[in-house]
Amino acid sequence: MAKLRVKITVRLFTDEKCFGPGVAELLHRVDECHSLRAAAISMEMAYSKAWTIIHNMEQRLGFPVLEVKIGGKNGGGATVTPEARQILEAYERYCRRINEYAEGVFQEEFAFLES
Amino acid sequence: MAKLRVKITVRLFTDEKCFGPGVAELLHRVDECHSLRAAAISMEMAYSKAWTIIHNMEQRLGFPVLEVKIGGKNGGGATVTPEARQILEAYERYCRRINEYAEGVFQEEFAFLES
DNA sequence: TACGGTTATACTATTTGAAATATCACGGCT
DNA sequence: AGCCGTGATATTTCAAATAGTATAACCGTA
Repeated sequence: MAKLRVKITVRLFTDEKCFGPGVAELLHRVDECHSLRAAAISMEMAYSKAWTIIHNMEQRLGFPVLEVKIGGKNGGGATVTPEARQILEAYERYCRRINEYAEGVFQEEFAFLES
Repeated sequence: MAKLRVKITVRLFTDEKCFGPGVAELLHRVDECHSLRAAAISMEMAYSKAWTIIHNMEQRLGFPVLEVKIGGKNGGGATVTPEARQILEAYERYCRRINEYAEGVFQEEFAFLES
């Protein structure tokens, strides 16, 4: 049969989902762009969607994820708060470790497919 | 902040997605009910949806997942083929191992949340 | 032969979610 | 004062996933 691959998705929940691959990617890019709008555009996402994602996340986490400046030099901008960055980094380390482990276990459990 | 939990989703792909939590659950119940219809009803899923899921899966995997009998005693029925059962069991073992590992690592990486 | 319970499949409706659009507020810069 | 680029929201449109309905084929059993 066709070769099988595996994909693992990690999501964090409080009551509702509040952190997943999309949010992580978005925050990562805000960190680079210093702007939510630029971050959204760079991943071909509508600004309104990016804003909603961040908004929901803040509601569910209960603390601000972005520190925001409206108007002024360059029109304003956004940066990731230290608390959010801490979670982001933990999430990324966590995913990396899970995926490394999962790779090896996959070889074991699905070895029979090779025969 | 609110207590964080983690959920990990495992999906298998050939070219497209062909195996995930939904399919696993469904096959599991077919195994118990010896009927696709009964399995679907038992998880409050429309038969047509269950059938579509199985159908797609068979297309993508390239071999039959259910052995089917139409008409006759009890009207017919369905059983999981040995090949499919092998994948199902491997998938379930795999998920169990990933989740056990993930639990421990989560404590490590997100320990700072307790402070 | 009619019935009952199953699989098979198409078609329609509904719900959900994403995407796009439209305003507005803000505050340096020119 | 007016422009520009940003963030903040609500509204509307569109697409896709999901759910539900309908109908036919099949074949033991009564």
